[in-house]
Amino acid sequence: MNINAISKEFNLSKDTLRYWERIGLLPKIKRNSSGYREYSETDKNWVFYIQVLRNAGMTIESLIEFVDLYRSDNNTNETRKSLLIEQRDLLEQEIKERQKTINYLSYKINNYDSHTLKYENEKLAYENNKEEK
Amino acid sequence: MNINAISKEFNLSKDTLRYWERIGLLPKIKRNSSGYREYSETDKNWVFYIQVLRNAGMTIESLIEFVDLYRSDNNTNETRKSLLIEQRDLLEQEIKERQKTINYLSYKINNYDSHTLKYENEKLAYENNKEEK
DNA sequence: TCTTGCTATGGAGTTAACTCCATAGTTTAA
DNA sequence: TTAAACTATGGAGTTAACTCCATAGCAAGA
Repeated sequence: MNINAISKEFNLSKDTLRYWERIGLLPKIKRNSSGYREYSETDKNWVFYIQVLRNAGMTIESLIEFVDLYRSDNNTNETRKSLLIEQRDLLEQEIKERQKTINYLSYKINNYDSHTLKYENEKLAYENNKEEK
Repeated sequence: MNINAISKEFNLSKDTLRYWERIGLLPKIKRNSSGYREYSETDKNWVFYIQVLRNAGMTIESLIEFVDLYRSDNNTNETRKSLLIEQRDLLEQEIKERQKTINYLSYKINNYDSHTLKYENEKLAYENNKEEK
């Protein structure tokens, strides 16, 4: 598949694809006789993986760290698997933070009429994350 | 409370506090006789609220939109409450996206040994979000 | 064959969200 | 009362993650 096809398949600009390759997020893509990129199935999988994780808010920096480790040779399948698990744990941590914020907003909503806004209460509501009414 | 106290309380740089005020994220803070900022309890609540939502990944742009509406005069308590609910819904949508990514990673982890990486499978795993083994 | 359209590269430009700087007034501890 | 520390303002600088541009080689249809 050429860059145009990939760009359309993933709804990513060609510039972004070239940029990701340039900074080492994507592996060096093979070129055909006239120097044009030819994306393999594996390349496609990487594009997909990176897009999903980017959309989930992972920074390019941590993704580069991940792919470098993942692609490194002195590295067993067990290690690769544990890298995926680490990646997932990171996201789970993030979700917990957001859930905390949602609970805090729920507290504010539920108590909207019944209490005066005091900073100490707000702070406690956020930190304890009780859904007291 | 002066800017130094707020800065320490929320672990935010003074520059950030001044910046938030300048762009209208925080209301205009009252000044004392020599022009120094004096943060009221209400101001403090705004700092807290904005920090929590920023940490949850909300952009400054949408926060400004929110605070402008929220502070607007022609605006009932009911409207304010529904703005909070909207805010919460936005975050919940975000969490769902991330949960999808976590499920996708789980799929990859669970099937790490047992399947060859095919793009169509990956894509389906992400979109359907089944945890098939 | 000619023109229009796609691709490549290196480098410059952009946007969000700060962060830093220069200059100047204010407060405080010695 | 003077030096060190803090505050204010306007504006410049920074970082991440693209996005755009100029130039030049290839390609495909009329």
